[in-house]
Amino acid sequence: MRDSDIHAMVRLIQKEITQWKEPIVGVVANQSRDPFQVLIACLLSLRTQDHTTAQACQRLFSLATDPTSMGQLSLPQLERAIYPVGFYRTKAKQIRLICQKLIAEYNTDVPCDLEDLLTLPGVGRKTANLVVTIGYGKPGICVDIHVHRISNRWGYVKTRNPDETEKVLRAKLPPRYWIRFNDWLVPFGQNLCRPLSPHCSQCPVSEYCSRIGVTSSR
DNA sequence: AAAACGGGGGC
DNA sequence: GCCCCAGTTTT
Repeated sequence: MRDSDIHAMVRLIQKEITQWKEPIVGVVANQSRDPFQVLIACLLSLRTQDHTTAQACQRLFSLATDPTSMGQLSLPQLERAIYPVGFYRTKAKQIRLICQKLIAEYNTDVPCDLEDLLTLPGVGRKTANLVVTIGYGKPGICVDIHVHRISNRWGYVKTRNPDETEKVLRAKLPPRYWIRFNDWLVPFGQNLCRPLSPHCSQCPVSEYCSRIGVTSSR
């Protein structure tokens, strides 16, 4: 697959996207690009439905929107605020630890460096890249399960490891597509190029796709 | 009722 | 590599 193919594909996908619901990180980004709120929203969104994450964000941010005040909330308070999301106990603990670390080591600021972000508890490569791109508007590649699945399905990358997918995309994908790639592929993956039974007959880029791992299609 | 599903951490 | 973390949607 050549660069010109990717160019054509994202153009085709972009046309479809306007009719689809925006992913939660996009919604949060429109409401606030504050890196701390982006970070917390991304943490809450892990393995959790969009509308559930939105609910939890609303409840939590009504109590506190910065590391200092959020760090003063008790664990039960945090758990109650974010309760609807999956893994709420783990996430509540991680939020406390993150607030403490930001206060102690980063003067209450969220770092914009990828390696620094990765030292925060509960922050992996996907979350860290979201903070860099949405919170700071810097180039980054966020590989979630959709980006991973679709990149492999196309044959653009070939690996079972999402971290490896990120490396390959960094090497192959033209930098002007880095940030938007995730924005395009997430709604595309949620609505059309689904994990099971993708709607290949309606797909605008099916001619480019090698359908690796596709077992059925409608 | 069972499986799939939005990552990350600890070992 | 393997297992745990929790709630919702799909099959």
